Amino acid sequence: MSYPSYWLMKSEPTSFSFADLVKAKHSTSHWDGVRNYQARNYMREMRVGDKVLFYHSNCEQPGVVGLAEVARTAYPDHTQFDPKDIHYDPKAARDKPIWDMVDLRAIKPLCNPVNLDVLRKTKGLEKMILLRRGSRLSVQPVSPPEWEIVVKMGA
DNA sequence: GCCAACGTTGGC
DNA sequence: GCCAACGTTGGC
Repeated sequence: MSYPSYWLMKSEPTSFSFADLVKAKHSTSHWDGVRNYQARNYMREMRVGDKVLFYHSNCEQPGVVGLAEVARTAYPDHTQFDPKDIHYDPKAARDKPIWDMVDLRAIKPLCNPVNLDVLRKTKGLEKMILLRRGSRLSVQPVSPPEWEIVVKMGA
């Protein structure tokens, strides 16, 4: 696979926003809570330095709001072991983790966040997984041209 | 292995 | 808050 790879990751800003990532120590945080196998498998493909479009979902202005990069490759998501955590998974065990997470580091916020309605209207982005009807995948690959287009529009 | 029921996502 | 679309669960 080519290097670096490009990805898009969704987060609800009320639970974890791009600003939260920027504010974190070293602007770096772990990406816990993914409980979908396809999304997990994509995270397992990530390498340090891979670029990420940070997407705000389920909010007033859904769209890509910032750029980030992978700071640590996949490792077990600790929240799966915690019965008090909302993402607890009783099927997981310490010696048999099911869910992984990666660490992300904020690169910079987009000067002009690229909202969903704009993404839909932009030539060259027709194939984006995000824009597929009914697509709910929270971690998804982005092609290099798609990355270029979105970053340019956000600059 | 089928599939109905249920829970979740996420735009609107 | 609504609801379409999708993923998961569990009975059979």
